[in-house]
Amino acid sequence: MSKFYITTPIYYPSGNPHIGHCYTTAACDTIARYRRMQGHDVMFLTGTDEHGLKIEQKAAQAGITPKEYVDQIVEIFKKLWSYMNISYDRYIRTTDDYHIESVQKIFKDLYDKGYIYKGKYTGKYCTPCESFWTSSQLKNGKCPECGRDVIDAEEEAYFFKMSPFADRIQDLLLNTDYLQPRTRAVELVNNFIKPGLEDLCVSRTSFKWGIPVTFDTKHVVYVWIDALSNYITALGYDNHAYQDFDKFWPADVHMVAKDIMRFHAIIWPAMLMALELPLPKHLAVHGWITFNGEKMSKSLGNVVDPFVLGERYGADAIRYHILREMALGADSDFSNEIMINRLNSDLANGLGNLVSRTVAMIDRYFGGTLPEERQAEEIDNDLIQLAVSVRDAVDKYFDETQLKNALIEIFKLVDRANKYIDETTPWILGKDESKKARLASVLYNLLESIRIISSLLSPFMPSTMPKIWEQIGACAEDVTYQNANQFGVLPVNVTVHKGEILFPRIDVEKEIEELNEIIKKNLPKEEAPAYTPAPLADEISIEDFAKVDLRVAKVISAEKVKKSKKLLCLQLDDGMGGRQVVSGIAQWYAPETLVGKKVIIVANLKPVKLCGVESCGMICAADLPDGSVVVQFADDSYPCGAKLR
RNA sequence: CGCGGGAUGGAGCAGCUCGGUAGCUCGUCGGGCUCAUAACCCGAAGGUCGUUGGUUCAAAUCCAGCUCCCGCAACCA
Repeated sequence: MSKFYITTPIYYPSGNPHIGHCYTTAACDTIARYRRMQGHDVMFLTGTDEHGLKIEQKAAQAGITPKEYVDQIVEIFKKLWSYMNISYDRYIRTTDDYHIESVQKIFKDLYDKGYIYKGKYTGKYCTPCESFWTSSQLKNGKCPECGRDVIDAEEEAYFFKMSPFADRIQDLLLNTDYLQPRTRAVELVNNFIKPGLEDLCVSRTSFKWGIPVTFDTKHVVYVWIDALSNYITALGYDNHAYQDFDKFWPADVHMVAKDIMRFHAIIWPAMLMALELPLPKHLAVHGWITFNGEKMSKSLGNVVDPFVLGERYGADAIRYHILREMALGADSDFSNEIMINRLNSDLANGLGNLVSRTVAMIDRYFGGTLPEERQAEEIDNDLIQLAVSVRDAVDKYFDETQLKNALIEIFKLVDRANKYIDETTPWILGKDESKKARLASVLYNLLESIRIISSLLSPFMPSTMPKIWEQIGACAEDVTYQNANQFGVLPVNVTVHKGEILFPRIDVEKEIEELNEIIKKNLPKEEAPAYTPAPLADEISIEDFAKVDLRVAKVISAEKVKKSKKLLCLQLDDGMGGRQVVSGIAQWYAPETLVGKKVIIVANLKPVKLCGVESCGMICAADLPDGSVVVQFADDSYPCGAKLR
């Protein structure tokens, strides 16, 4: 029996899970179930990445310890997975003892091998928050947490040498089928490998909530080694909790969303190379579920709360919708309307109704049990041929991690079967006593089609398919993978059992209205916090202020800085010969609307180059709570060059 | 000239590798049927395949230029 190892990312429990988490996890679950059905020995791993500054801060806000904080959220994750019927074999928490032990050994091992060395980490530091930020994390040059000024600072840190692995990683990305889909390989190579791989900061001293470095305890292991290594520690690498490493490593599929692709495409292979371990076979990268084009986020998570949706339509329906709608690699917009329409047309009208009408006819014409006499006809062959060929098509798409296409293949048979009913008109056969044998053949063929459909769908909708088996009188041996490409498996005199409606039809308008009500109720909670101004900066003296020279200037011309989304280049009349200023307001102001207006500038700011364009000064503007910016225009009567105080 | 992806009937997509009647789902309209969850089946309308030019007997498909979107990188003095 061959093994199959599949993983979700370990999720960061700084907030509740949302539909995006469900997508990755449901996809992995479906693959895991399909592989088990095929007879593979499957290990399906998921878990949570529980360390780091953000958790530490969230816990502090809540007045509890970090561990207490993550315990609460992990409970919600597990509850959701149980609710969504996720059949994970193992759940790893990076706070588990065995993981901590392994990470410490791995860190030391890499240090001993010379791949980790002590150095200095330079960045922007916010003293009140005691946090380091990279310049790209800053908001308007200020601390993204508290909005205060940051200073250049450095801290002692350990670094992981990436450069020795650059060539091998490039080869992995460009010349193997590691990345699925392959489209972004070139982008990764051009952006990160060709400019030279930078060494990676793998420890921190600025927060405590992490795994201590054993040989230098003021450091904790920073996210990379702690989180990525979960894929091997969960199997028992460098620990005694499990003994599955030799059996299951390397992983067959790591599934991740595109925002963490980079770490799994570059850093993770580098770590494995340094540890001299085999590389995973595939990295399957999927897009985001977007809501009105925006990435799913904590607040939007409320809008499409998986618990709310599951309660209304059932976990299987949600699983079906997200797996049917998403293509590997591409984003897909989620809306309640799209979902309800799909559930109605595919599940209620298509599959559910097919089962319902088939079982109802066997009930009506034969009292629930088919007689043994049969009469085949030419027209049956088309249906049968399609039915026995679906499994191969589905296999192919599972190999490519294209679950959407696998579903499309299966539903071709649903449509074909519905059409077959019209072609054979069983309700007419039912009126003619001499046609009973023919009628039995037709209904049996339908049952067999439904058996194959439901067998292949069971990894997607694990709780509904058994209900179908109950209705069509199939037992466990009938609905195996092996039988999914065979016709004539059910007993000749099979007995059906009319049951509940599998997928009730949903009233679109009424439902949308009710969901909107729920959204309204949920949204204010997130929006409620009133605007809190950024904290006051440290006190300064009048002399300090006098150093800042504010002047009135008139915009002579303005144009977008090319290759920049945010920057406008302004030519100003400052009453002193003119100057050029670059300002990050392109998203909020069209260039031509600024011409002729007067603005206030910080006139004695040291010139810098932004995106290659020189900027002498800075336009005064206000930050709004929604993140947008409003320029402070000066009254037209002010002369250019006038000084403000 | 930083890198990459995309533009196809009202909506969402496939087709493009290996040129040759433009296809699918939903929606709209008409018809059929009545076993079924007002479901199912058939038919119709609707597209100069972003734009310009080139190669070719023939281009959605190959080549070049242009426009517009979206990511990544950079960037908010």
